[in-house]
Amino acid sequence: MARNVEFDEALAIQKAMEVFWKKGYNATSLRDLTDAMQINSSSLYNTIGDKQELFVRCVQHYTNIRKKDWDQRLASERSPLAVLTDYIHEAVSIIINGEDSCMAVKTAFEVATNDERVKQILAADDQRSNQFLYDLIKKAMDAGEIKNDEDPALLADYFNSTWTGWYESYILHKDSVKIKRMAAYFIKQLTK
Amino acid sequence: MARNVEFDEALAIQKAMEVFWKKGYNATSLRDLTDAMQINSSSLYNTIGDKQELFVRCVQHYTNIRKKDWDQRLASERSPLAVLTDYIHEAVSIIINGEDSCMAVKTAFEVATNDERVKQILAADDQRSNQFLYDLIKKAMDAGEIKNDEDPALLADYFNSTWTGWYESYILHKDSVKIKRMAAYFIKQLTK
DNA sequence: CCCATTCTGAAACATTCGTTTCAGAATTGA
DNA sequence: TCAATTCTGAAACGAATGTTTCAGAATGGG
Repeated sequence: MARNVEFDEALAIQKAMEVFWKKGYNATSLRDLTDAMQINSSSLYNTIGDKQELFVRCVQHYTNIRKKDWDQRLASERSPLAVLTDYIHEAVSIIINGEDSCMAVKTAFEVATNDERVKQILAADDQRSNQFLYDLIKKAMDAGEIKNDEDPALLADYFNSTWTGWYESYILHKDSVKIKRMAAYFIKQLTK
Repeated sequence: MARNVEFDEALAIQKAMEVFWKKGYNATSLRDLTDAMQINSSSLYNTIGDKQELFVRCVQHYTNIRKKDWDQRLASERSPLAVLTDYIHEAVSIIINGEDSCMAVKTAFEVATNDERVKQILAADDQRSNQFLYDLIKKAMDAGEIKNDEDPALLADYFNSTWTGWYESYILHKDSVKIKRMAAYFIKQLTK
């Protein structure tokens, strides 16, 4: 019938996400976005929608990436405890070496309070993160790798919420030793 | 020589702080601020300065209030462990009943990455919070109220960063039982 | 009381914001 | 090739942004 869309929508979303991630929702202008996406605002409004809609798509994209990572790790043949400790060490590495904090955390505090759709996406993401930890802890307990005198659901809750504070600490103090020490204590609590 | 400032600056800062707290820095407009402060923008610029300067003053004000609270608690005659557990329970109550999250946490993620002055204020605030916990834990250990087989500085670090995740969890899930369970586990770790 | 000084209120400032418009280029199926 | 349709680019939109201006009201010290 007629012409097709010229730009790669998935790539454009990725670029937009990077800008939102770095600057936050409110500090990002439409010009920032169209510059990074390399498209005209008319194309943006014709395909994706307005700034809010674009942001929702970016947060969705961010959480989809995380979901894939968790699924891959859960499918691993290695011991649950090894998968868990690897995950913790990689999380620490991301906190210390990453340029920006976790986008989900930043967004939870800046946007989720006022935007129900964004809140729902992040709540579902947090639920998956929780389930990921629960599955590993439960399997490690059943395999006798860690002590089982505590409710695995409680431990999953507790550990899941612990990361967030590490991001804040690293923003304020840029002290990587401190983060590593907390991670070591974290693992020790589980295993001892 | 001449006329004095008409408005109560301390009260105006308080009102501005409440707006920044609720909406965040970038989503707050100067009209929002002058409306809440009940002053004209010319008065604001003549006395306090621009939006950034006002924000810095508000964050300072927020952290000053916290400092006073910690000092009062540390001056208490009661047992260190009792002071600590009271503090935790009140923190949980604020998370669950408060309308907005902690302003320091929100600001750390939204502004501290890009504003060195704000970062310094929040880093100092976090340092005091840490010291507050350290002092109580150390005193409780010396008094034999809690086991002393762990470095109190590490425990203070760890617990200090733990709160932040509870705020995030409550924003996303509004599950007060979950927060209370985590707080109970938190105290149990200390005392058992 | 009066003059010098300072504060206030309303209006205006340039700039940027998110969004829309639309002519023309591009692409499709026939 | 052609007509129908859709996309793109540049420009423009009104509204809102943070900030400045300045005339006039208010108040201090002499």
